[in-house]
Amino acid sequence: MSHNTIHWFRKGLRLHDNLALLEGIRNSAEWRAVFVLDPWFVQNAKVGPNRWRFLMQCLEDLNNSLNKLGSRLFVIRGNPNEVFPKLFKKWEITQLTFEVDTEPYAKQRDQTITDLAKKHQIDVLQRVSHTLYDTKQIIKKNGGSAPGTYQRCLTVMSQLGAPPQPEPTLSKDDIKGCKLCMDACGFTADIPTLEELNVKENDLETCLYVGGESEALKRLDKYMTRQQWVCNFEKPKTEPNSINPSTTVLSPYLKFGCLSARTFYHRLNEIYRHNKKHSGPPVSLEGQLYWREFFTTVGSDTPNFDKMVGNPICRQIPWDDNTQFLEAWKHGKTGYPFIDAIMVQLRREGWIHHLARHAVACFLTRGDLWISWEEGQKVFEELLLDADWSLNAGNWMWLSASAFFHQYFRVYSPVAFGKKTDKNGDFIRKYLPVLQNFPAQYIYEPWKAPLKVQEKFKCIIGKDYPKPIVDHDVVRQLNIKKMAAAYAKNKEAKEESPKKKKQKVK
DNA sequence: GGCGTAGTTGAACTC
DNA sequence: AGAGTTCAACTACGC
Repeated sequence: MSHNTIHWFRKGLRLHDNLALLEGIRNSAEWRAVFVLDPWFVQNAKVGPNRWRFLMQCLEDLNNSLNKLGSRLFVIRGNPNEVFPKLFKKWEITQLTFEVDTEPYAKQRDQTITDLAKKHQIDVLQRVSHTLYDTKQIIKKNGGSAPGTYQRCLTVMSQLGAPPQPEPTLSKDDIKGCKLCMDACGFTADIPTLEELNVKENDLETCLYVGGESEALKRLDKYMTRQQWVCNFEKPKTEPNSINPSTTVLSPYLKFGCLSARTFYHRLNEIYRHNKKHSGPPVSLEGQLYWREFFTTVGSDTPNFDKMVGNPICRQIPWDDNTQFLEAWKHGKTGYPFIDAIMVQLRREGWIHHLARHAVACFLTRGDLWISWEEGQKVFEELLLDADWSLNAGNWMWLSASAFFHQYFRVYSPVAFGKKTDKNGDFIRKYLPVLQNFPAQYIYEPWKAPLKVQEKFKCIIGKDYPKPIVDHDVVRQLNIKKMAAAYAKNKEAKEESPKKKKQKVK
């Protein structure tokens, strides 16, 4: 078989552990790598400037790596449905390869393109490499539906054995005898500038996390050399508000597939093998990869997974519409410095710690503002470098006690939670400079500072920094009661519907 | 991977 | 030496 092949990059922006890429190139006479940039997305998708920059860095790095092998990346502008027929024709394509994507939007897109390819008598080769397992296998092993809990998912995965070993990185040997085409044949195919993506220099802060496979592997190496740290890692014990991240920040690289989850998994297990004592799921680093697997699997199998209505696993809760509260939360103006500092970090840097996500998510939903988790999901979707459709929806449902997690009376305190790991409030001082000189005594609740203190440190509450938009101690109690009522109502509804079914059967 | 309160335990410290 | 004090660290409970 000697194909003229396009490998279509979407996620999986890497040359290591990329089976579809490898298999495709091995049976090809001519080979090209393509990333399709849909202008519709540039105009309409909620992608913040930080993530556009991260993505472009990923593409640049990929192009550089391909250059070293004598190849290149073609970034083609247009809707895939319109672009591919042109590319198929112009380049006389006979094979299209890409990585399996389980998100509903992607599944539909890929089905359309697969049908299109078949019309052109083009072979389509898809391989699983974004996840540890083929999520379809997990569902099959679980009896045809996705595991409902993390524990259940662990059991099913253990029955499937260890995830496959990573595939070797694409090398010069793999492409020997294969013609690597460099000519774009009239298509615009270079890496877009930020300008083309409507990203203004002014919208960008200093880049803390550079996108791309090279950076991903460097970062992985850096953390994997700290063997004791890896073995002792327990996620809940890491700090949400340390000035330097207390976790690996590999999530953006996993999201785009700059780093293979399987590569990460097997590196971890090498370390675990050499160290008898090590932490385990759900709190270990390996456990974090399993969380990703769990949410991806449930997300692939649940209708309307990113919505409340029509989502069979999501509790129906009568959230409020409150534009004013939502805007305050989005822009770090709730009057609770711990919450606001996290939201500023999110917007500025594109990454916040897992427990910081807990704190602000609880605050927006069941804890304080009583606003739907879907609104929070949209904000995270825009601002997080690691925004992942399944993990984002799954974790928002978790935190709002809409699914997976049900202990709605466990409410994070926007005052007490941060104090445990940052008594002096250094994190707050960094992201809310207006409070920089406030005494530690008042830094988490500045409205309690006497006016003289506010004047002395040049921050009048209500003028230079907002008064708290809600009284946490009051709304917490009200919201717990509302949750109790919603739970009771959902229970009723659930008892109603199966009965009806039974009656019908009888 | 909640928090505030209340109660217990035991080590370290004081005089 | 030994009784009294302090305090971190723990459990238990309700929301």
